[in-house]
Amino acid sequence: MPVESASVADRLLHYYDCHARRLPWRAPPGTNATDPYRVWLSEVMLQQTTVAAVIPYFEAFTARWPTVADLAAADDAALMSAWAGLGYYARARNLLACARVVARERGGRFPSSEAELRGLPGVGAYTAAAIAAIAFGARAVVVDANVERVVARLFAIATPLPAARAEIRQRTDAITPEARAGDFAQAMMDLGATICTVRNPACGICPLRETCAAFATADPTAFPLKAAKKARPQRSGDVWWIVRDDAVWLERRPAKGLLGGMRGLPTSAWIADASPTPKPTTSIQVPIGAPIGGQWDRLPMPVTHVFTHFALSLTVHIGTADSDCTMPGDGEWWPLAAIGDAGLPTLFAKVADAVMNREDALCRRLPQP
DNA sequence: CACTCGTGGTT
DNA sequence: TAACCAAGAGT
Repeated sequence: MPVESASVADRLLHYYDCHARRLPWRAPPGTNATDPYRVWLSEVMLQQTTVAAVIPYFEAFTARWPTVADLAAADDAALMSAWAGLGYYARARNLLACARVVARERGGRFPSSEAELRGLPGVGAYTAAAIAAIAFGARAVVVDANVERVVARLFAIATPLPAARAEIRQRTDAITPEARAGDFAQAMMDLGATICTVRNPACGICPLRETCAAFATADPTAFPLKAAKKARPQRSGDVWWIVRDDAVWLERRPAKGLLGGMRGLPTSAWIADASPTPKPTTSIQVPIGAPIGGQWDRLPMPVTHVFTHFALSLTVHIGTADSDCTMPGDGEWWPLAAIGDAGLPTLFAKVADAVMNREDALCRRLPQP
């Protein structure tokens, strides 16, 4: 077929046949061995998460839980710990719920239709379409952030996101082929990840540049247009590092909400801060709201962490509990030597690191005059 | 539609 | 360095 008359899908599939990224969840070239379990697991892990971050987690999960039945039988705490560090922990809770539905109610087989997939926990419009197309060969319209960018540029869509979503979906539908919709979707994502990037796109080697409306403009990166974003507020609070007999007190956080279901250190409430940036702790005083009595040391600098919608600064308080001390709340004494196995989310892993690796920097209690 | 919900890499 | 952003879902 002459290049001039090749469709967008034709060019993209040829690009994919020559340049597809080799990724652990993709079948080897020339084979059709698509395991829906692996497709589903990879798609959930890849939600709002980069390929580089996902790969080691995907390898660890598939080695430990080779089938959806294995995953369904996993211990809740073990799964949450295995997910620790990957973020968006509702995905891990929904992953387990979904695995148990598939294992117990569907004989361990994922549904093949987009509509049925859409009803599973943690499977939204994107993931249902991606699984239907990639794992089951269905023609589904797969729209993620890469596709949004590529399509917005292909057609120079002037409407800003998120209002442009309907038009982008319609355009994507129009260029999605009947056959190989899964390869087409993965080709779009490969293109978006490696050529049609947010900044500095490699238009010179793009297989679609001849028909790209944005390439014909002065600045292809102007697309997609986006609505202005809100400023990220600053919050601050206290975190308590309580040691007893070479163990630290860890809590199990409530199942819902921020870091829901994960282990963590006890903290105060996090209060909106008038100051836009965290400040070093300056005053020596008995901290308010400590879980136990006694005296406290304190790290000279707070631990800072940036979440999606706010930034946090935690003052780290260090105390010692008596051997017969009764702790409030749902928690356990975790051996300090095994703190790396506690499955702490990054925020609390930062606190642990700050305490255990910079003990020389402690703010010692001032001697009483 | 608007908001919550993590983290790490890139620029 | 501060900002931006990633194979989005749930409410």
